[in-house]
Amino acid sequence: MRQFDRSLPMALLKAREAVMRKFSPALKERDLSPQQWRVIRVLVEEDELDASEIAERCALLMPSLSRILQNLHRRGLVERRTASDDQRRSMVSITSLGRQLFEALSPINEARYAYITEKFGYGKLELLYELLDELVEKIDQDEGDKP
Amino acid sequence: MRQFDRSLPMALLKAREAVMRKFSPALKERDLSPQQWRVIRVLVEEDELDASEIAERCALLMPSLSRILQNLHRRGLVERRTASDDQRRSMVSITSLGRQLFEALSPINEARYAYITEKFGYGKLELLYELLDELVEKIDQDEGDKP
DNA sequence: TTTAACTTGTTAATATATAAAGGACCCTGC
DNA sequence: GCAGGGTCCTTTATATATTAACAAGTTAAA
Repeated sequence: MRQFDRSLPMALLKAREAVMRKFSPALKERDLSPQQWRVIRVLVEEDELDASEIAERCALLMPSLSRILQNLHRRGLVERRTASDDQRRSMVSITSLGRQLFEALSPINEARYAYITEKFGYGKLELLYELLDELVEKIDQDEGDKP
Repeated sequence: MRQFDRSLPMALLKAREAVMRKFSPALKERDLSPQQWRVIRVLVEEDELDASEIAERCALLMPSLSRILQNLHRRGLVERRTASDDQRRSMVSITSLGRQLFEALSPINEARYAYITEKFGYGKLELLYELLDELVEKIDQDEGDKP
C-alpha cells in the first residue's frame, strides 16, 4: 500500500513550510501574517480589486479575508470604497503606507528566492512550477463526480 | 519583478488544495479533519508513537496535536499510555475502532490517488515527489543564517 | 412592480496555526 | 543528592480555516 510519506498533500505541505521557514520571521517582525502578506502583494500589483477577487487570488475564504481586510484597514495599510455600480461590492486598494511596508519587505523576499534558485537550480524551479500548474489543471479539468 | 502568481508558497498551496478538494468531503462525513486523518494514517503504519514523533511526521505543532489527540481519544479512535522509561512521554496507538475508520476511508483515498495518477501521469507524479523532496533537502541543508 | 432567486460580504461557532508560558519529568555536573 | 538546564507535553491567547447562517444589494421572472 502507498505509504504515508508518499502522500501528495503532505509532500506539498512540507515543501511549503520549508520555503516559508526563513521568510516568516521577517513578516512577524512587522506584525504581518503570511495571509496578510499575500493580500498586500496582490494589491501592490493591481490598482483596485474587490474582495472576492482577492480571496480567489490569495486562496483565502471570504470569512478569513473579511477579518484580514478589517485588520489591514485599521492599520492604514489598505483603503476601501463601495463600488459605484454595485453597492454590495467593496473595492480595496493599497495605501502609500501599505506600499511602503511592501517595499521594506520585498528585498528580503527576493533574496530568499534568489537563495532558493541558487541552491535548487533555476531549471528545476521552473520545472516544479510547470508541474504544479499542470497538476492543478488536470485535477480541476473535469471535476464532475470523479474521485 | 517576480509576479505574485509565481510565488512558490502560493503554487504549493493551490496544488495542495486541488489535491484535497475531492477527498475532504469524505473525511467530513466521518467528522474527521485533514489533520486528524494525518494522525490516524501514521498510527496505522506504526504500532506506537510518542506525541513528538507524530507531530513531526504529520507536520503539526505540539499544541495542535495535543488537542487532536484529546479529541481522537475521546472518540475511542486512539489509545494513550505513559512510557515506562520516561514518564513525560505519551505513547499513542490506534484502536480497532480507529483502524476500522481508516479502512472505511482508505479505498476512497486510494481511488483519488489512482485518478490523479491517471490524469497527471505516473512519471510526472514521481518526478514531482522527487523535486519536492529535493527542494526541502536543499533548503534545509545549511540553514545557518542564509536567506 | 413585486416577488423570488442570486450575489456579496459579514458574523458566528468550532477546529487548527502559532508563539509564549507553564508544569512535570529527566539528566548531568558538582 | 541536588541544583540547574533541558525535554515533553499542556494550556493560554490571538489569528486563520471552515461551515453555516445572515444582511443587504442586485437581477430577473411573473
